[in-house]
Amino acid sequence: MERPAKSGTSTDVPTKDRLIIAARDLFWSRGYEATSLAEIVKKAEVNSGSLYYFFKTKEELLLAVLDWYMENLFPQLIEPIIAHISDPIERVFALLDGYRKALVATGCTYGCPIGNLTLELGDSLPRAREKLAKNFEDWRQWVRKFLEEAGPRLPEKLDRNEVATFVLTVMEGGVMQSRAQQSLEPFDAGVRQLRTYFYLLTGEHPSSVQ
Amino acid sequence: MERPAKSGTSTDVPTKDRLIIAARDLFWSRGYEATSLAEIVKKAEVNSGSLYYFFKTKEELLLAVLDWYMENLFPQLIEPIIAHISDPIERVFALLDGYRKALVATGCTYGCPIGNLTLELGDSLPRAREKLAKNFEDWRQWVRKFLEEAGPRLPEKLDRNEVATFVLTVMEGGVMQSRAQQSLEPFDAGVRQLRTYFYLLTGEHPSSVQ
Amino acid sequence: MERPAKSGTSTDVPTKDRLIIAARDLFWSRGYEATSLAEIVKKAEVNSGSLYYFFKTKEELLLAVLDWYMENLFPQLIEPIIAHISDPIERVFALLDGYRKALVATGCTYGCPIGNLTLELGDSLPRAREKLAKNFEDWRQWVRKFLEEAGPRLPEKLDRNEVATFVLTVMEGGVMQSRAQQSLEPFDAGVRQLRTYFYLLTGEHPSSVQ
Amino acid sequence: MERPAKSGTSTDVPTKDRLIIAARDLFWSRGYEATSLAEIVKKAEVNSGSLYYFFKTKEELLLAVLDWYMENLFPQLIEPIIAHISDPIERVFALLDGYRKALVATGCTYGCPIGNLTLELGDSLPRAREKLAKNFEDWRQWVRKFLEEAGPRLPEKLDRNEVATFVLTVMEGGVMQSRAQQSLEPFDAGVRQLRTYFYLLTGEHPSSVQ
DNA sequence: TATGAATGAGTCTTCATTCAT
DNA sequence: CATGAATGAAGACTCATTCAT
Repeated sequence: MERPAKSGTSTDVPTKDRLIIAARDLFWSRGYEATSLAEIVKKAEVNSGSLYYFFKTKEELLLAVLDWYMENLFPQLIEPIIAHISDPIERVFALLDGYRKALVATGCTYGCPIGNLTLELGDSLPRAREKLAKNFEDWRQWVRKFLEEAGPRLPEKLDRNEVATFVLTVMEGGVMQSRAQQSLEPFDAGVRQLRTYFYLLTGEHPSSVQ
Repeated sequence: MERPAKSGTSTDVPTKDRLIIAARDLFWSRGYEATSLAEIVKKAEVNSGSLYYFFKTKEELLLAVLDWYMENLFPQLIEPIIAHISDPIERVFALLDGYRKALVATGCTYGCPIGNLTLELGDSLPRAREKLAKNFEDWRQWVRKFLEEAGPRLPEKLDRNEVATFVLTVMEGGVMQSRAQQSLEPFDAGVRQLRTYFYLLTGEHPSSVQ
Repeated sequence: MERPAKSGTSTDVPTKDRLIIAARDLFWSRGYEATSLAEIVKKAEVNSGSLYYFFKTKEELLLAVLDWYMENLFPQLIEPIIAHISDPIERVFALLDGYRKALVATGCTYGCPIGNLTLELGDSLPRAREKLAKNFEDWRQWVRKFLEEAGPRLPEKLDRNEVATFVLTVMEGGVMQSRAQQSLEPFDAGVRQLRTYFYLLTGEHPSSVQ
Repeated sequence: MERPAKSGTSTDVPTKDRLIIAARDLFWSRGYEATSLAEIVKKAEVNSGSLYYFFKTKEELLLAVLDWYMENLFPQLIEPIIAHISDPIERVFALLDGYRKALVATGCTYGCPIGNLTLELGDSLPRAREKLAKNFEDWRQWVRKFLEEAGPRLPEKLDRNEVATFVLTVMEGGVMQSRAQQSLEPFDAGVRQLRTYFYLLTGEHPSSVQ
């Protein structure tokens, strides 16, 4: 006699993963405080008490979500870009374009999960703040790597790490204003200005400004 | 017989204003969801039932706080800058420096109240989102005004409004990363890169890069 | 138009008092940990959230109950004894007999609320432990007062305060064993032995032993 | 290939015994209701599911603990006293002194496990109450035996069994007050009064009172 | 306007217990 | 015997909001 599949979940994702995915999505769309554990377990189709078998507190679940983001940055975002785009500076802008696509997909409502949590939580959950900083750090390292690959196209004295930080700054500040205005315009404006900055730095397309 | 002063509040701030101030500070430091009305009335030294005489809901109190920010942008931030700084481009950087000071004062923990609320709330409270957009709009108009005062120092074809948006982008993206890292470095890095961008646009200090 | 009575409580006991009474009875019959706040509010016919308007925590409610016991020791137990019994040593035994009556009334199941809580809680709630100690102290003072009123009938060198402690000891130790055995025998045995002790001390009824 | 020792427990106590010991200690220090099975399995270093192989419910574990106390009364408490003390009345006081030592060792916080559980549980778990009564009964039998060994030193008409009950009464009532006051004084006071009582009964040391 | 009591759904979390392997 | 995942009711407590005075 065959044993029937335990739950309706088609691909049988482990309970712990279902919780992380559900929490990730709800923290992203609603924020940390506004998301109740009841919503999470419901979305994950997990029994209420089971959550605590895997995560001692809501905070620990958040930490697991932040780990998920770190583990998935490379395979889900970086690798495809490296695979499809060869120009290192264009790789940077591809990263920005990825965020633009997420903005489009959610009607300019959701934005960047890392940025959202950073501003919502501040230092109220210090362990989460540390992981958020690590997320930014990982992103920055990839941007920096791309910039270094641009080699002499950028001024020698230019601090690649600082520019990498600047790229993230533009990405996050742009997403924020686009969410406030419910319009892609501010994000696109930021990217255009950043492009102009790179043109001026590389001297590769001066005609756009002067 | 003379009637004694009702409360111990030295300068006798009206109840409604006390509530707005208390809510403003708590929403800033803790966020909207994480702040309870109980905390607000306690901090404002107002009776719990009284809050609802002035504000029908927690959301309405938030709207009042957002109005407060709009009403105080000019007298508290813009006017002093206009009074003390004459160079229009330096006025833009003075705005950025104001945020830097707030960052320093709170040990890189609080950041920009408008940005925080924008990312925390998304579109969950549409009326609040509109007021947040208006706050950004007011800021942008002032930056744009300063940039227009710079006249021909900036390239004629440069879209002043777009650059104003970019300035806010840099401000908000920088504050975010500085809060994540608990360090002024990311914010300062963004400001330095923005300065470099302006140097390249105005041609006033090319030596720093090339 | 007459306003209808708010609740079904006939004598309109204030909410706070209803909570204290309900908690007192449940803590007595079930113990502190085994009593849920849900049971208390149900018994008190109070809305669940209202409890916290009056008491910040379950512990604070317990403290209020312990205050209730202290406030009611004299009017409910001591005063009637003083009014009806004149012999000071018999007043002491009247106190013991009061506990016997409570034992009878509850079928030897409930015992002394102060003793129960003392042994259940130990020092896990230090503020409660202090109030429990004060309850014992108040009892001891009354027993001591009665013993002092016995004047020279008791040996001069006998420490009245110590004997008062001993009386409480017999009362509590007796109640405990009667509850364990579900029988009045152990309690009565203790009282009889205490009586014998007093006979020996006063020399007033030597025939019972020797 | 040799099979390595399964667990790190040095003396390799069987799982069931580890559970009983852990439960005994936690029920003693925290009480029955306040102790969770999670704490017990953690302290016993036993897997959560395994507990139910040995004990169907929390109550059954409690019953096992109460059996443990009964089985260990003679070897751990009575036998050493018989071995070291020959005067039967002093054996009674040695029993009291054993409790005093436990009081000292725990800073007057833990007391008598049997007494604690008796007052905490009342008749809510009737099978436990019966075993608690049996525990008292075993104790009483030993005290009674010692008193009978005292033979004619005590008045012939004196009910030895009743005095044995009285001794336990003094022990338990004293421990209770010492825990409430966090002081050995009440316990010592009770013992001194009991000694005086015995002096009066035996006539062996009348000088202390009269 | 102000007050403080009331409301009940909701919060995160822990509970004793069960199950399949 | 052992394991660790699962269960769902219940725990103490907080929430935004309402009400009568």
